[in-house]
Order: sequence, then C-alpha cells, then structure tokens
Amino acid sequence: MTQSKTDPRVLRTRRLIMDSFIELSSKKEFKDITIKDITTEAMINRATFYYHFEDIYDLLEKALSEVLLVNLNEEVYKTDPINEEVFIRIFTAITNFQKSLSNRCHRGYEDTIARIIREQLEVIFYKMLVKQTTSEDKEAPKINAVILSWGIYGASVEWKRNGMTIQPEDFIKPSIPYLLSGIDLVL
Amino acid sequence: MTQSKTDPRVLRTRRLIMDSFIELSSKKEFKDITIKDITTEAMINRATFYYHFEDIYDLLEKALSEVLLVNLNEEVYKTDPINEEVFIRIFTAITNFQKSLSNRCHRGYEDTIARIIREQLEVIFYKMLVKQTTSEDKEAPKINAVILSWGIYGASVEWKRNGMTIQPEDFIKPSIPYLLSGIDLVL
DNA sequence: TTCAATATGTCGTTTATCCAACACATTGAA
DNA sequence: TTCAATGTGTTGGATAAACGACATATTGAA
Repeated sequence: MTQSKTDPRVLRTRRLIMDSFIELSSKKEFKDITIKDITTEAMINRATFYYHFEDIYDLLEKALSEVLLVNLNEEVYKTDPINEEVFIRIFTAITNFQKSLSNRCHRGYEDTIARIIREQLEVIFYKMLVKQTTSEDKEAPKINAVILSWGIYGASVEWKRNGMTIQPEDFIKPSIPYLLSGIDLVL
Repeated sequence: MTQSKTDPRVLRTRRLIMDSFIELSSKKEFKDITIKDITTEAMINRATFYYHFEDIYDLLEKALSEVLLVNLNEEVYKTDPINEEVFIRIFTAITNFQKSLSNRCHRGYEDTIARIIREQLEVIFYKMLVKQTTSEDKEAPKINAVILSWGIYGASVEWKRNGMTIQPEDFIKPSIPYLLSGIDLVL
C-alpha cells in the first residue's frame, strides 16, 4: 500500500533476529533467553536489536504474529469472505501453534502469549469483518472481532485441556454454524 | 595477527556473495553468470559487490581459494610438516574439486581456474616449506613451491584424463616417495 | 552494420549497522 | 545484607551497505 519498499538491510536483520529467536526458543525456555543470546546467535550488534524492537516482549509479539500469519496463509484470509473454511484454517493454525508451544515449555508466559494470540486474531477478524460489512459503523465489527478472538482462542484452550487428541477440524466444526450465523446477522 | 577483527557486516556480505555465487555456479555456466545475478541472489546491492571484489574474476579467485582451503582443513596444513599425509590430503582436495567442476561444466574457463588452483597451491606449499626450512634463503622454497604446485596439479589433470575412477589416494601414492625425497634435500 | 537492451564499473548521498561507553536494574553467592 | 557479575536500554561517532544516476562497454537480433 503506502510502503515504498523496505531497506533490504532491515529485512535481512529482522529475519536474522527472528530466526535466531525461534532457534533459541527450541533450546531453552523463554525466561532464560537474553538479548545477548539472540544477538550473538544472529551475529548482529546488540544496539541493532533495539533499533528494531522495543524489548524482548516486542520481539516475542512480532515473532508470534508472524508465525501465525504464515500458518494462516496470508493471501487466503485477505481475499476470502468469512466462511467455514476460514474458521477451520484459523483454528487449525492456532492449535498447531499451541502444540508447538507445549513442546517448547514456555512456562510462566502462557498469559502473555495468550494475549498476543488474541490480539492478532482480533486484528485479523476485524479486517475481514470490515471488508464484508456494508455499514459505516466501525464499532460493531470491532467488538465482534474481540468476541470472535476470545471465543476461538478459548476453544483452542479447551482443545488443549482435552489432551490435544481430537482433530482440530472436528473439534471446531460443530460450532461453526453458530459462529457463521452471528456474522450473517451483523452484515 | 595484525587483523584487529573484521567488521561483521563485511563477513556477512562476503558470505552472502560467495554462497550465491557457488549456488549459481551449480545452475549455470560461469560465463553466463552476471554480477546482477549474484547480487540479486544474495539480496545485496550491486555497488556493494564492487566494494568487496574487483570484478567477477576476483570473486572466482577468492571463492575457489576458499573452497580449496576448506577442503584442505586449514589447521592441519598449517601445523604439520610436509609428509605423506599432507600430500594425500592436498591431492584429494584437488581431485574432489576437479570432480565438482566437471559436473558444473565451466567450459572455456578451465585455464583461468587451473591458474587459480596452481597459485593457491603455490602459496600453501611456500608457507609450509618456509616454516620447515632452516636456511635464510627464501628463493629456493619459492621455486620449489612453484614446481610442487604445477606437479601436483598436473597429476590431478592426468587423474581426470584417466576417467577419475582410481582412488586419488592410490593414484598419488606411488609418487610420494619421490616428492618427499626432494623436500628432504632442500632442508 | 545498426540499434536497443543489457551489463559493467563508478560516484555522492543517505541510511542501517557497528562499537564502545554509559547509567541503571537484576541476580546470586558470600 | 553486600557486592560482584550479568543483563537492560541508550547514546554519539564511525563505517558498511543501499540507492539512484551516470558514462561506457557488450551483446544480440533486425
């Protein structure tokens, strides 16, 4: 849109940092990862880290949202209207993510991570809702996005509590008619 | 020694360029590779290329010498005196390299590449000879290094001409006593 | 050959990264 | 507690990389 090409150095550096962070996350817990660890692994200067990120939570946030976006296959959710397939795709992305998190034991940071996931979902749902709404009212989509994000995320927590054994698709399917009917109403 | 640490940006950029060049070399012939190809693949600016290399032949030279050095396992050839194992190791490195070249069909550039390999060999032999000589005379080791580099390289050409089927080790072994006896004389 | 397209090599300016140094916070062992 | 070690976040000056523009050379098809 308004972006007039990002400096390739920026892209390169962000990639180095993100990849190093993800790499480190698979080796130790989040609370034990220092900025120095990340910048050493990425072979960039520590000051450069702060040029791109507020702090380590900012990095976590952006790394998570990127992983989510990749899982969600950006093009699809941007072009399609909200339908059954979109819900399944999003829910599956989140459960995949939950699974990968439970392997990497980010103990004590579930709340932070949960908040970030919900915020990302909210952004995604809001964009989709606004795109297919005819009304000028921007408040209703906003609140509906909040409700959807909490609802879907809650479902994924429940899926996790049930042992992560059921196929995500089968788990969410029964609720989809309800979710969709609500959306039809607000249009 | 005198090097007070190279800027990490330099190391990074050189690595990107070299890797892209090697990657491209496996896809098309040397003569068809442009600077633009390399810098595009490496995602660096074309001007940056010229900051590090004279031209594409300079890159070829440095890339080849690096590949050779890696194959030769730097530490070993620096610490050990010249003996049977060193000769075998060097010869094997060159034949490996010859094999990889013949796959990548650098037609029409064999002479350039041959020259570069010989020059690199010469440097390596010279260093080893000087280290183990007692005399102050630096001319004899220089000429002997030339002779060794041409000799060893020639042997690899012959090995190639014979179909590259014989084990490099077995191919060079018969000549090692002769090569070593000469070295003993000049010490 | 001719001419347009593409490649090479250079330059000046702008911007991202490096680095060393700093004050301050957190941690953990004595 | 105390104190040394380690981590966090910031700053200013130095330098590598990006970018656009340029002149020139090479290529390849009409």
